[in-house]
Amino acid sequence: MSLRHAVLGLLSEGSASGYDLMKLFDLSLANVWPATQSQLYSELGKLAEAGLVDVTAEGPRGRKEYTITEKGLAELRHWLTEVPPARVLRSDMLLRVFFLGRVSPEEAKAYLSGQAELARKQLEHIESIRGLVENGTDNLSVYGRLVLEYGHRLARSQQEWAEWAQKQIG
Amino acid sequence: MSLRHAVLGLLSEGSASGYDLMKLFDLSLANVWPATQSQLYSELGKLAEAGLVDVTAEGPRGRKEYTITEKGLAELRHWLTEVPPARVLRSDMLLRVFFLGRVSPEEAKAYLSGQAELARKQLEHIESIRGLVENGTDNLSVYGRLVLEYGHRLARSQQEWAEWAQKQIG
DNA sequence: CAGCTCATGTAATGGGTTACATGATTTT
DNA sequence: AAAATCATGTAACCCATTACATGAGCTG
Repeated sequence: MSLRHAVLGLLSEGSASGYDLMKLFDLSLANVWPATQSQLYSELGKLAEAGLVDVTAEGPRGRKEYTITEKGLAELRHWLTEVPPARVLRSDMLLRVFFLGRVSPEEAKAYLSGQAELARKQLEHIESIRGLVENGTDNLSVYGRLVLEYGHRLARSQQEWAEWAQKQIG
Repeated sequence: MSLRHAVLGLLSEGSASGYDLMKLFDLSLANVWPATQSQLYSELGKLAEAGLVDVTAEGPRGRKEYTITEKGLAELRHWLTEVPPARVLRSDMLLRVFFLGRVSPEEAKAYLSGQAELARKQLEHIESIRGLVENGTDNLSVYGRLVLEYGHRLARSQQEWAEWAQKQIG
């Protein structure tokens, strides 16, 4: 049920339409909590019905601008401070590692070296966008940088692990 | 669609019933690809219908023993070597970080220190089970140790990050 | 024979993905 | 006038979670 909170979170920084939110999702939360357009619109409907957001303006082309309500803000803060984050790490990549014994050592190593390479690329990518976000004093940028740093460390760990793991085989 | 491959992977180590598989899931794949009992039984039905597994024995209490077929093994190997792992990291924990600006710096720090503490406990837990799995020469143990090492590095990174992030606030 | 473990299944619900459908407004 | 962008919505399908339902066979 976290899409709800992702939407409330973005709206807590300012009013926006479904369309605006979609763009925001794509450029800020995409790597942490991806959402599709149809999901977003239906969630906004539910949030409005529950009184956590209001439609505060209607523009051209049926545009609806949503604004978070007091109740919505309270729910957001409650979620942030009192609901324990339930992490379920489901990793396709790690699942395969369990079964690498079913293929040849060469294939297993190739898999791991592919993962190392992917992590290296991810690392580069993060470094390249770091520059773009390093100015920016709004909340989303400030805390977004903490998330980016997490991603950076994760990618580095992953690369090192994949290189180490290759050596364990054979 | 990876539950299917998790099941094939386990069956590639030896035949088992749904009940057996459930126990195997809980003690080996639980942290990488959790599955519920009802999911498992329905997946086994689908796998049998698709000819990727066969029912090779029936025991007391309606027990059905499933065995992977050649077709199933081929599918498993195909998945291992040719299907690029699509990682979608959806993290409740990181999502909150984006919105920590909505609560007081004290609350934000408390959140991060809670995460550091959780990571520390996770690290301890991994170290404690490391001893138990360190012998064991079957495929699942050998490659399971690579996964465990990943978990260890991840937990350590997470702890260090959460401690670092706390210092960035304020 | 009571209680535990083994063993399989169904039903309801919710979240996520993909595809489809439609049309207004702005830009070139 | 065509093309791009803005903008919202619906429908079908799959996967996952929770709860329910049932009963056979072993163990003390």
